[in-house]
Amino acid sequence: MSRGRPKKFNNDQALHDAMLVFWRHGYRGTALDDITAALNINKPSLYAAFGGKEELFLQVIDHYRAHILAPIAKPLSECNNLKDGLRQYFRDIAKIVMGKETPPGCLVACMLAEECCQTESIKAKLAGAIAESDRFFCRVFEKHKDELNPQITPEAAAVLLVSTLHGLSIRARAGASQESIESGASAFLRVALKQP
Amino acid sequence: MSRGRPKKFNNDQALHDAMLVFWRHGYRGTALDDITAALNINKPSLYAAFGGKEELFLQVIDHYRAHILAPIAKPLSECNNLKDGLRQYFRDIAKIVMGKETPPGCLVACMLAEECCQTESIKAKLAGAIAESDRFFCRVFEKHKDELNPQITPEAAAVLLVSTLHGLSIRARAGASQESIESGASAFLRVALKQP
DNA sequence: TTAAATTTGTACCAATCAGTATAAAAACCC
DNA sequence: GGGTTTTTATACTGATTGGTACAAATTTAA
Repeated sequence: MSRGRPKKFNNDQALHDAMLVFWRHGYRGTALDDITAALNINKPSLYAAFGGKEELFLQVIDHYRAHILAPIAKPLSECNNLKDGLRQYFRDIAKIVMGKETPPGCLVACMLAEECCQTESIKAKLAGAIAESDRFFCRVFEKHKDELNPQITPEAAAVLLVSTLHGLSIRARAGASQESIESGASAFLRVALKQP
Repeated sequence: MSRGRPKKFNNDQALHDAMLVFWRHGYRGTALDDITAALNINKPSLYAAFGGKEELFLQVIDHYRAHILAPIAKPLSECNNLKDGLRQYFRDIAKIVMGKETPPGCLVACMLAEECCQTESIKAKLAGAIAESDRFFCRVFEKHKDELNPQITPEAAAVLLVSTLHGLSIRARAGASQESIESGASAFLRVALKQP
């Protein structure tokens, strides 16, 4: 163990809890005092561990992608059947986005809408996250091109899918019903995939 | 002319300019001083004309729907051919959402993502705006059901369309290229409409 | 036991926020 | 012109914001 007074909190857990606060209240809507209260730590500890509000938020985005998005994307990237893979993926996304266990909506989509015209570093990080989502789904659709509606390319299908999910996530934030979200997701499946 | 010192500004023009400020900087990101500076008026005048920040914003949303969204929706509701009608509608939406003449993104979608978990009145107003968009497109798809991909109902098509547009609008806010936006929109057209 | 290192807790700062009190200014009516 | 009405302009308030100074607390190394 290192010298000095021991840390009271775990950095990863703190990042997770800070994520939940930003997720629910937005970037501007979150005061640093809200975060220190949720983590039960003091502001100097927060600054020592993560830097200021902006730096903390950038790390929260990384945490979100690594711990929320990546785990449900993995099965899709490994599936043998696009239709079933996407169906499961949509179920998982819906569970997150509906906000029963987590705050509603997609953190990337919501914070992008809110803050990207204000802080360049945040805009860059979130735009990068979208670009990587595009590339991910593009690879998935390339791999299962035989199941894709031949009217669209994998690139266009990826943009359409990511945009649909972001739009549905905003809808969920407005308090939309589970059925409404699922009807949008299943509509995508029915039109974007080749019908047997 | 009424008694008293004459007003320096026009209420509708002021609402329009206030809309542009909120649109670009978000609800929390906009200070009332930003608005009074843009309108070249003083705070007491703003309060007398529109009430506080929240009431002003609610009126801005109405203004946006009446003066930005409604004019481009009208041709679609009157068109005889869904494909051409939607194509033109997407062109008009893209022009707005790309933010060349106005701030980027869709005001309803962006403010919903930002603020709906904070202020109940704003959430209600924006959720109502989405519900009415759903109903509008549902009517359009009902009317042109013969042109719709038979895999989906008009209701589901409406949810999918509105969600896609909201998602694309967020993407535009991240600085996406015109091609990227158009590829998403045209992908929707190719899969959601019955192919000849 | 003492010194060095590191974190915590309290208290504070300057800036900014939404909102308001008050009086001057500018019009109309008589 | 005097009185009334309405809007404008200045200046202010109390609350909240992100960020920091500083000392007490708690550990390891010697």
